[in-house]
Amino acid sequence: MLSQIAASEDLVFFRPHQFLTREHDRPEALYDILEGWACRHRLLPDGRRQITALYLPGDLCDPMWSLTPTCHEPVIALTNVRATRKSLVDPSTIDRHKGFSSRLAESVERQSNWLVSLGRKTAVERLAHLLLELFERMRRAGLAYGQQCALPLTQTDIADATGLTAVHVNRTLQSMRSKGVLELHSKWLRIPDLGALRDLAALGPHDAL
Amino acid sequence: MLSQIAASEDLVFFRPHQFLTREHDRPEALYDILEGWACRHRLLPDGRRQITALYLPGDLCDPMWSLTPTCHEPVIALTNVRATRKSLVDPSTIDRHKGFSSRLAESVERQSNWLVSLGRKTAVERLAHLLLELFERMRRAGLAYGQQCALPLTQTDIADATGLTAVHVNRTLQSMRSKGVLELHSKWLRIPDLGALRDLAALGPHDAL
DNA sequence: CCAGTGAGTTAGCCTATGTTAGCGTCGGGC
DNA sequence: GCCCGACGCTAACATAGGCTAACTCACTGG
Repeated sequence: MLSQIAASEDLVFFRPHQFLTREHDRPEALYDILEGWACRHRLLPDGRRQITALYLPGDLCDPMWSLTPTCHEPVIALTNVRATRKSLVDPSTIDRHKGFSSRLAESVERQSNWLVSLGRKTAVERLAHLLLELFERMRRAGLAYGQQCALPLTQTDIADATGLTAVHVNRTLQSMRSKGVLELHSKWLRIPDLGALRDLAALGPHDAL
Repeated sequence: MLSQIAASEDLVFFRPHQFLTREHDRPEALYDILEGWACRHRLLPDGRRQITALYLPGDLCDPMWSLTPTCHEPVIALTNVRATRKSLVDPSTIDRHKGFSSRLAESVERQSNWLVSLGRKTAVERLAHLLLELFERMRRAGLAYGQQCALPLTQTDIADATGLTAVHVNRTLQSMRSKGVLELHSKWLRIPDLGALRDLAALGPHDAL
């Protein structure tokens, strides 16, 4: 039934800051991210920015199109991105896409987790949580090597995802590094002790991650 | 086709703090809230609490059951609640429920808005945003009278929804009251100047509300 | 009638985090 | 080889909001 969903599958590329989807776009395509990271975000009138979702390699990047007829949060590339573009014949068939609803569920649950993080957690907890989540996702995508994985975000990106300041992200990462709970150099993350980081993340007993 | 979805429709009541749905419950019922307010929330191990959704009269309260096979955030009553319980014959038919997917879309978009609020907004902005949203929802439900509506939340509830402290919510509300942008006494909200409050809320140009 | 409880309020102090600003390094483009 | 713009990093200072604690005012229940 794939033919009903994707008329064509093209290989496409994006550079950092390029839009995959603009605000108010109507559903036309899904992107299967092969390489690179992207995010969904929102800007306040005065420039404050909040990242509301991250798309990693292996993720199906759909700006909630099964739910909203028009995209209300732009999606932009954070790094170079290589993806296959699946243009949609009939948007109403989106949800027939393979594994679609379970992916959607994941992403909504993640958003819920972030909500708790932003609302109630300290800087250390937010960072621990975010980095654990990202590591885990990379691992599931087969892109982790032992306790390590790529993490191509700038500290500013991390700040915009965690609701902190770039300066404070730096401070906090420093202190976490010095305590040996994580290493993060030149876009590469290493977590010597998963358990320790987990403890720092103030996860509820049932948080899946 | 209603018969396929709801085997029975009972009138049910809840008292404050009573569970409509517990964590790990499996989908059994939806509640159509006739009267009273409820919320979905999450507790951190040390007691910190974040409210992740509010259910008002007229809302269909479903803890994301179309998405997750098991409820990961409990739903509890904040006030006395009167609702009709629609028990589900076959959970997989949830999404056939009338207007279901558009309600789901709304709730996901709201969650997105809250994310931005918690991540990037000040106390005044968060409160303005929340109160505007609630007033607007009450208005749509036909429960607003002019510029006023019921708002049966305690300041602690408001704090847990906005990621602030009850004390700080109080301080901030005081100052907003004294500036005349809102009145909030004995569970009753009045907004003398919608526009003024809107300005305080730091909404993006395209935030629906 | 009184005790107990939950809610709103206020005050004083404290600290996590924001702000501003500046430095050094790196890599790309010319 | 030189600029220039990102980015990471640091330091000094400023503040929004957290924390603790106390007092009041309903209510509720016995």
